[in-house]
Amino acid sequence: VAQAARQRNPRGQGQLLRDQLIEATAHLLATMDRPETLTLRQVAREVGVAPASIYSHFPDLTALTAHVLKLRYDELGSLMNEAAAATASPLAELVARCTAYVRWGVGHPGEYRTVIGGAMPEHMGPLNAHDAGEELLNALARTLAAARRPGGEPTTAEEQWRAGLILWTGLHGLVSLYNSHGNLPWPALDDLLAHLLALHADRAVTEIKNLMPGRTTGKDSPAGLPDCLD
Amino acid sequence: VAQAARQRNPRGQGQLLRDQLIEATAHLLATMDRPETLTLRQVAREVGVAPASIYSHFPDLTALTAHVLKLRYDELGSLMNEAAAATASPLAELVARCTAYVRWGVGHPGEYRTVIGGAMPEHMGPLNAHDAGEELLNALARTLAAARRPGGEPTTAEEQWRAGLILWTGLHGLVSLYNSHGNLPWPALDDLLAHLLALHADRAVTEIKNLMPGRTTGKDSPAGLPDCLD
DNA sequence: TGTACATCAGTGAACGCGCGTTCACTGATGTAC
DNA sequence: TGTACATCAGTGAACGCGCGTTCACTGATGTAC
Repeated sequence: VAQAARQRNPRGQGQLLRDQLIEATAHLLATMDRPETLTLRQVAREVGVAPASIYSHFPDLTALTAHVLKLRYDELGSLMNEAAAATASPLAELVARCTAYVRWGVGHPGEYRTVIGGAMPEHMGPLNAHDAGEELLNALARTLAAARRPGGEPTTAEEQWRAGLILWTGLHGLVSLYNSHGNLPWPALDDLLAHLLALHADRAVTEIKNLMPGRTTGKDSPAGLPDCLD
Repeated sequence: VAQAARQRNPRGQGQLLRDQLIEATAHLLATMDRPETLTLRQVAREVGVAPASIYSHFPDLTALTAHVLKLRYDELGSLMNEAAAATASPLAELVARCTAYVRWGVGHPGEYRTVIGGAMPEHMGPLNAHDAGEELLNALARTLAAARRPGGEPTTAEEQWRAGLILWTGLHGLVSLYNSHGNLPWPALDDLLAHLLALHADRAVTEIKNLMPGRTTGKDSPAGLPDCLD
């Protein structure tokens, strides 16, 4: 893991190191077995810089990590919104959103644990602070309410919120158990998800499966950040 | 946290320290904000003993922690079985099992994270090793299959396993999100659980709620271990 | 065109800390003769 | 009844490690005059 000798950025380009720090932190969080044990010196080593150099750009490791986790959280939200935008019915939107969520979660286990799974100490995660995942959850609850089999009595805002929460617990439980208990005899993930959605949306499993997108083969990281799990 | 001067156990009673180590580890895992950061020296301090003394009884901290986590996992299983034994119908048994699971999980957040939540590194948890929670999960799947509204076509073993897994993801997601995202506007936990079970068992919410036991006020720790959350 | 100075992008050594682990030891208590 | 010895239940000091953070510094590059 010895780095090639890094040369100092030209005058006026101190920002470049900041970007490298962010990229290195993202890479380490994505690939470490236990991302919550990341240290400041590890980041410095990864970039090939003295530990003290980090303080010019971030007050401490917590700030740097929080920045990266916010990026990942926004990335997940964007993925779900993009998946939703390409659909033609409320049920298809629900399936698209949830599929995007679960696939991102199992495709990025390290990030998932740190961003959603509460692995980070208190304030470090984007969710334990101001937002708490409400944005993501609100979109989910709205979509679920629209996708439910029509014909029943109308639901209150409170009921929609509760149903969204319960759906989220299912999605989160699926991702987090799948990632942490790999030695269980798991059926295909898409199959589990389809049954889960069938339950929550009160639809037939086959109807859900027909709406599930194939696995995308393209990159799912924003430009400028490496696709660490390839 | 300074301990009173501990006096050496009498000859032949070296086992006593072993029990104290287990008790102290259990206490720390239960009360620490981040139980996964427990150290050997913390355990030694808690007992009031030199760090080196631990090696007479356990090869290292991993072995000690694994022992305690196994106790907690067995405790959870016993609680669920006891709750199930006191019921009069399959649906009541399902409700009893799941209620016991969720209440234990939110009542013992530290232990839950370490035992079920995958917070411990690899091999340390009782679930990541041989068992993987299959025992608990099998009982759940069986109970769910028996409790489902009768009249549908009979289900295969594979379907029962899948339905049990999906139920477990809901229970686990509920406990783990509830514990780690306390700043969300959560409805009453029992209410969420009732709706969750209504979905999975295909029953009316009120039917579930009528079967839910009241919160027990007695101790739920085995004799000899302190009830740490009182 | 030259030169003094300011700024920038970091460096390198040091600090004190808590950690896991080792090793020779200590002092009380039992047992053999 | 006395005494040498073995065992037991730990102790205490030391080790090397990686950590976060500090502080004075360095050397290249720009700018003012």
